[in-house]
Amino acid sequence: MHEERCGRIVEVEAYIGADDRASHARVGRKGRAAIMYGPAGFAYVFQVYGMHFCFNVVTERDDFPGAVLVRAIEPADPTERGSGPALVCRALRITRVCDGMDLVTSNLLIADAPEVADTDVRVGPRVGVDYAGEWAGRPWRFWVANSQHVSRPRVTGTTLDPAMLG
DNA sequence: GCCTCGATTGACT
DNA sequence: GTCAATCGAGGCA
Repeated sequence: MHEERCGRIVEVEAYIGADDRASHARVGRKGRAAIMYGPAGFAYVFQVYGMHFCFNVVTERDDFPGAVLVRAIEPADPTERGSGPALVCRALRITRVCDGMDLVTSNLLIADAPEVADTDVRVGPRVGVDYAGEWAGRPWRFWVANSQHVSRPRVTGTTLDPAMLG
């Protein structure tokens, strides 16, 4: 029997395509992000700075690398912090053993949450990927306006353009 | 084999 | 504002 932990996702970033210089998929399908080249619905968990983990959800079709980094959650347990990708993993007890997990059938799940209005979604450039040149400027970070659990609350983004959602 | 650096955080000046 | 912690993946020889 395991202890159940959960939270509401309030901030994410997109990493799409092998050409994205900020994405680990750039090293190819044999690299550490090989899971990103597979079908959607699986976890990609990696370690950074030798001590922190980041949790991604593979999103795109099989054979095309794409994933969404969960940067912040609103933890169900108010004593936990979820305001940062490494803090999300700490709060949810996500480690490298979760890498490759099936998010539909395993005990690592993503469920529906109350819908957030488009007007409450903020958009801005991704964090911590300045090395990626022009790719760093892509407005592929999305967060819930006024959430107390966003990793960088002082950054103001633009409102979501519904047209870009397709 | 060796070297560099990272999708970060928290402590400190 | 600056900086250390800490280690594996990736780049290069």
